[in-house]
Amino acid sequence: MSLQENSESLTERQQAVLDATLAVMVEEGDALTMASVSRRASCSKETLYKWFGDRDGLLTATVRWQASKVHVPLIDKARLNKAALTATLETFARDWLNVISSGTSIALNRMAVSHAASGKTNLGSIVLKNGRHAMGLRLEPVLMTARDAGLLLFEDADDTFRTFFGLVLRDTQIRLLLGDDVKLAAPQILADAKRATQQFLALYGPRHDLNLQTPKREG
Amino acid sequence: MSLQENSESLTERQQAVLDATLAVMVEEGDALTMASVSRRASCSKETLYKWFGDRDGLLTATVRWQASKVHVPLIDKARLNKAALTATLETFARDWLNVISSGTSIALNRMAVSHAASGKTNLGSIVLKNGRHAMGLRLEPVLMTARDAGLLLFEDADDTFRTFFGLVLRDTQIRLLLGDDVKLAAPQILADAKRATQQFLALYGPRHDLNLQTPKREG
DNA sequence: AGAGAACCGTACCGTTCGTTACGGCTCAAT
DNA sequence: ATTGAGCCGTAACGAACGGTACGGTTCTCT
Repeated sequence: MSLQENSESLTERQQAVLDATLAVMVEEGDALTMASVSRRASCSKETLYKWFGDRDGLLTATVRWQASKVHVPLIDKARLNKAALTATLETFARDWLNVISSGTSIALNRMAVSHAASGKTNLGSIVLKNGRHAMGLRLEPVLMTARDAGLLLFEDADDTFRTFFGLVLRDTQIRLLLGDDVKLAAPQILADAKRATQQFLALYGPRHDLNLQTPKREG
Repeated sequence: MSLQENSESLTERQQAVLDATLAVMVEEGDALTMASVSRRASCSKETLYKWFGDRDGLLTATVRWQASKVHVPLIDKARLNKAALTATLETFARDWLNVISSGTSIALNRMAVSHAASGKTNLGSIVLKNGRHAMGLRLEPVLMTARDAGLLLFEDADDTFRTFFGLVLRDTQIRLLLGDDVKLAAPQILADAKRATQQFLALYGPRHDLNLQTPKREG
């Protein structure tokens, strides 16, 4: 649909229009109309259609645009001792909680969930790719390095990451998406990040007596 | 809006209409129209409006109706030893995974998330109340009893439940809502339930050396 | 049987919104 | 200066859909 497949070919003006779209999306959610976007962006509807094809194209381009803005800094894996691993996990968890509690993230995820129902667009896969999967790709090398250094014990890195996911986010994301006003001030986020990290290390650290492993699949 | 505040005052026919609505919801998501419901339910639109007021009333009644169908059996808290606690947690986790991976649950949660964006209805709070919160109310007495029996160590039951939530669901629910086809066959669900239970017991069981507790909030 | 209530099926109305069309403005190139 | 491309603002069209009206049918009660 959309002519814009990669974010690089966007002009300044087009980026500004997508930012305006993003703002409308945060405010109005799926009730976003082409008219409201053109009003907010101070552009004509004709331009929107010329640039992005149709409404779905605009939404897709907006989601892609937001995704391209979130550049995940690679984590330094050199000299990874226990303290560094702990700090890395805590920072990772804190950043993540900050992201998913932001209005932009909530709006994007809600939009993607809505569209996943009708299945006419693949916003869900885009959000998933730049959210959950990007986080996995970012953290798993750290986990592998930590395992090599004897700091962690696990078999499947992806499965281990999923547990970290659960310990960090717990019911926070779904409650946010469902409109529950979860109190997420900075101190609370920091405390949650520390707790999740400690629990994760307790489960996968080598000092754990039970040497807990993921039970092998049956069947 | 709706005249039906409690599920008890629903006639057989009305329940059948709501079941039809549910089916349409699973198939078409938020693209559900009054016409499609009346077609599926073999009733007139006039009846829909007479019974449920408007579209939001129909959706709300449907969500309530589905919620009323999920009756949570209370858990026997008597004689709760370690084996019984483990079995209870595993069963709880397994049932829960089965519920959230069902088409009905996915459709309902998607609908509620969509409406939470516009904020015109409170489907989100209804789903939350009968999903996340119902689970908490169901499990927390077990946790308290287990703590009294010396089987668990924790301070805040709600916080502890949230960790169990995270260990069981991890990224499964959000991936399902976003349209990712997670493979969730019965054996996999059982394995996940066992893993989550073992991890939970490792974190909160009294045999844990580190005596891990939720870090107290700072600030 | 007859009356009346409830309901089905369909047609209809008004609004919203995606999409298109068009006149006028800006600005760069010739 | 002229021209033409690109874009803004607005108007207009058509489809979809929420909501309403109404004739015809079935069922219940008497």
